[in-house]
Amino acid sequence: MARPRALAAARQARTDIYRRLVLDAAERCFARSGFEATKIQDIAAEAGLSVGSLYGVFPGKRELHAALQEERGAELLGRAQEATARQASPLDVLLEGIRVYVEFFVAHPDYLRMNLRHGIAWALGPSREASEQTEQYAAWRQGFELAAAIFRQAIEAGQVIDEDPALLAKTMIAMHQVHLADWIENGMTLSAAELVERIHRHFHRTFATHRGEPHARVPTR
Amino acid sequence: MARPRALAAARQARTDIYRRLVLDAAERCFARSGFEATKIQDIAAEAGLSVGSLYGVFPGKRELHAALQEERGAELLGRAQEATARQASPLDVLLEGIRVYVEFFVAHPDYLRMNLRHGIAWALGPSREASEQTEQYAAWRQGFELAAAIFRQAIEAGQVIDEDPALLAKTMIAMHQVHLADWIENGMTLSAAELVERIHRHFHRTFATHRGEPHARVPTR
Amino acid sequence: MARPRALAAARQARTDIYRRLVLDAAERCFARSGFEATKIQDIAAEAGLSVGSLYGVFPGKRELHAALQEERGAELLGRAQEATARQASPLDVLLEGIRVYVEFFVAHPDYLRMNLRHGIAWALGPSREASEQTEQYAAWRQGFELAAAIFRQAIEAGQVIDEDPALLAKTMIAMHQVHLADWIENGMTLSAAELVERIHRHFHRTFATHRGEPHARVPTR
Amino acid sequence: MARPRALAAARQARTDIYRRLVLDAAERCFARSGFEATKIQDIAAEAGLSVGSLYGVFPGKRELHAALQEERGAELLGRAQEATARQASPLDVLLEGIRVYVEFFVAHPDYLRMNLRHGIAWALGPSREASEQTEQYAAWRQGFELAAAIFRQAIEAGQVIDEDPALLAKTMIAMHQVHLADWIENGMTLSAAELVERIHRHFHRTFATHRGEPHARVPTR
DNA sequence: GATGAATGAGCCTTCATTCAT
DNA sequence: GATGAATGAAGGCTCATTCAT
Repeated sequence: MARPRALAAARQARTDIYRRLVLDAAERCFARSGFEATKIQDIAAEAGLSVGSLYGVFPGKRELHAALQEERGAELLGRAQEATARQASPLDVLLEGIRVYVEFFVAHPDYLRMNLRHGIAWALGPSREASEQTEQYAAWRQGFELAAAIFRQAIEAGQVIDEDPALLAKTMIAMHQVHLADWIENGMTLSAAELVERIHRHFHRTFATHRGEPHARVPTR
Repeated sequence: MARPRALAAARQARTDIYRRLVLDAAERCFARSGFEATKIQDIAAEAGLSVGSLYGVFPGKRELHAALQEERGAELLGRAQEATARQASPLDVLLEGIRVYVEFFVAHPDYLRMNLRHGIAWALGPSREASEQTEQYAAWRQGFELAAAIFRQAIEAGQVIDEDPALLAKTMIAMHQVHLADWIENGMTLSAAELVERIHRHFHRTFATHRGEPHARVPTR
Repeated sequence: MARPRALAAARQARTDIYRRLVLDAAERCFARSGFEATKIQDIAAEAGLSVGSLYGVFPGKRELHAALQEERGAELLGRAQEATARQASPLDVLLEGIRVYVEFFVAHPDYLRMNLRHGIAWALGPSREASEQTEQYAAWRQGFELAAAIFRQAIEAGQVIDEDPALLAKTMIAMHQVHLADWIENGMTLSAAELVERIHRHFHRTFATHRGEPHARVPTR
Repeated sequence: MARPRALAAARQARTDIYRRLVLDAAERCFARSGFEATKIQDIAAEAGLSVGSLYGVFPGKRELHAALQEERGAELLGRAQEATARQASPLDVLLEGIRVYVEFFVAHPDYLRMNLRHGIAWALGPSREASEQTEQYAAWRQGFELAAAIFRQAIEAGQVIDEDPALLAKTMIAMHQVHLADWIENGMTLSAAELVERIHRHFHRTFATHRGEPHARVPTR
């Protein structure tokens, strides 16, 4: 009796906390051992919960992984879209996108690790017998499509070289992964700003058309 | 009794044939479904052998996978080293390396697919609790180190930009993967030559110092 | 402090109410899904109580089921014994027993359903490794023994055929179940009186000795 | 090489043997403890096989149970239909059906026990939330429908009382179960012939119209 | 006393590996 | 030496029961 509203809120709050605990634990475990080698028991232990409690917030291992991808992916995508809105030219959008992307992964190194374990399978269309595979990487695919769209605009604006936008987008994402993997391998000592600076330089070399100015101006923040 | 030499030779010949059958089958299976989802039974069936025979030539699933990586990796590495010897300058070595690399994967699309499923985990040093992981990518690591060494020479020769050779090598390999993945996704219609041409262009933009000549000459074959 | 007597009474009253809520809910759940498929959580929810409260009045699922059987069984048995006292002849007792039996189940269709799910396992003596099974059907066994005793008297009185009273009792109970199952299957539209009439007819054909009178008189109520 | 035909035959033979071992073991286990309480491990142990081997011939516990019901049920149904064809009148069909039925269960006491654990749930139409339940008792339902059809003919022939054939069929089957349960409870000492004789007597009392002759002649075998 | 979240033992099922034929 | 049937350890998931609040 009394305040069912407050009760439901409390319940929801606890569920949210658990979801977070589980997601964070799963992120660490998946980062460490990969999806298959990670046991539900491991995740529960890492989260400091019992198996039953874990199943109280996620219906299964697959769904837990999907939720993780979904959540982090949605966050990253959201930030990227925000960044998009703030910028004037497609090139600036791309450069600012890089900053957002790098800052996100520097803030979530386990999610980064977890994704470095997988190649660009997400870029390969729905494979014959594993459409669920693609489902799990929906966020990656969306991000890729967003990037491709912006590349298309940047090509039209004459700011980047005229090649298949999809190929350019994939190349850029792979480039990010390389720099971020290198960052991890070298002990995560570089600051996000330094990483961004480095990737921006790489970006200019690889994608930009060079019309006089040796480097594009840094976009407004 | 009789001729033990001949007997041993025959035995060896059979073992070699079996190894080949199994490796090829495993390549197809791993390409199709990934390591975890591939069952030993599947590989044996694909190879047209019994599981017992498979275990006669490989002691386990893990080792089979490692052997596959090892073999194809060694072949690729060998070809790359050959290419190295034929060329005068480090830049030419790199450009010719790309050709060799691309031609190799165009000839072995299943091995390519199989590796596109994995990220650049191979580049990350021996992780805390999965040194076996790194073991499996020994060939990749060797290839990467060879590339890094050549990049170092090319930097000294002033032919490519002066950045961390390791980072450059990783970037180049990732770049290859992107182009090859794109090639697969688009139905494997491009010829190896066209792919090489495209990657060469990308290479020049990303890595080369530009001293007057807009494009390096194509190295002699 | 103050009035421990009144306190204990209040406590007892609450316990009784809870027992009732739980028993009724369990009856519906067991009727709907059977013993194994019914979850304690389901019963608690159906009763509008927490699982903790449920465990406050019953020590376990098994015991809850047993208590249900015990209670309804005791009620039925009590009514049957009452009916016994009112009648002059064994045959009248049996006929009146049928009425009581049918009226009871028509009033408790969930308890009926729940029991139609189980066969006459209760009639089979204590099986080797499942004496607990028999325990759960103690009430059925008692009812069966009462019926058998009356059949014995009826045989001695020459009112029913001379066969093993135990077999006759089992037959009669099974007969009831068939008619009641049929009643449920056909939408529970028949009145209790109609069902009783139908079963009485069946009873006469199957058990009664026929000494001139085509039908026994309806026993006084 | 050599004789693939013979190989396949041998394989089939072994599968058949295993199916039999498993079905028999499952029958004993289900008879002893019921479906839910029986563990796959138990059945495998009872069959003298490993769990893996069991799963080699049956895809799951549910399916194993269904196959058991299906097989024994089909056998019983087949024999009943055979018996049908040999007899002249509907009444004779019913009487001979009883013999077949009893002889079958006397030959398969574990299957009998297993089914005595379940009530006449099979007779209750497709329950709201457990259509799979009904599926498992398809054989029972078919047998019941066959019996009901013959009762209809017997009614038209004036050989049995004019009541709902479905109710009569259910009653008869329940009657069988009672007599067989009694037979088991009393140590399975009676011969099949004695049981049949007893049930025939019961049948006449309960179902037959009595036109002069005190007992129907025993049908030709 | 009431609650219902937390627990974890236990079950079904899979599949890498072995070994009798 | 070849086979593939047999094995059983291990993992995902459920749910009866407990206990902190």
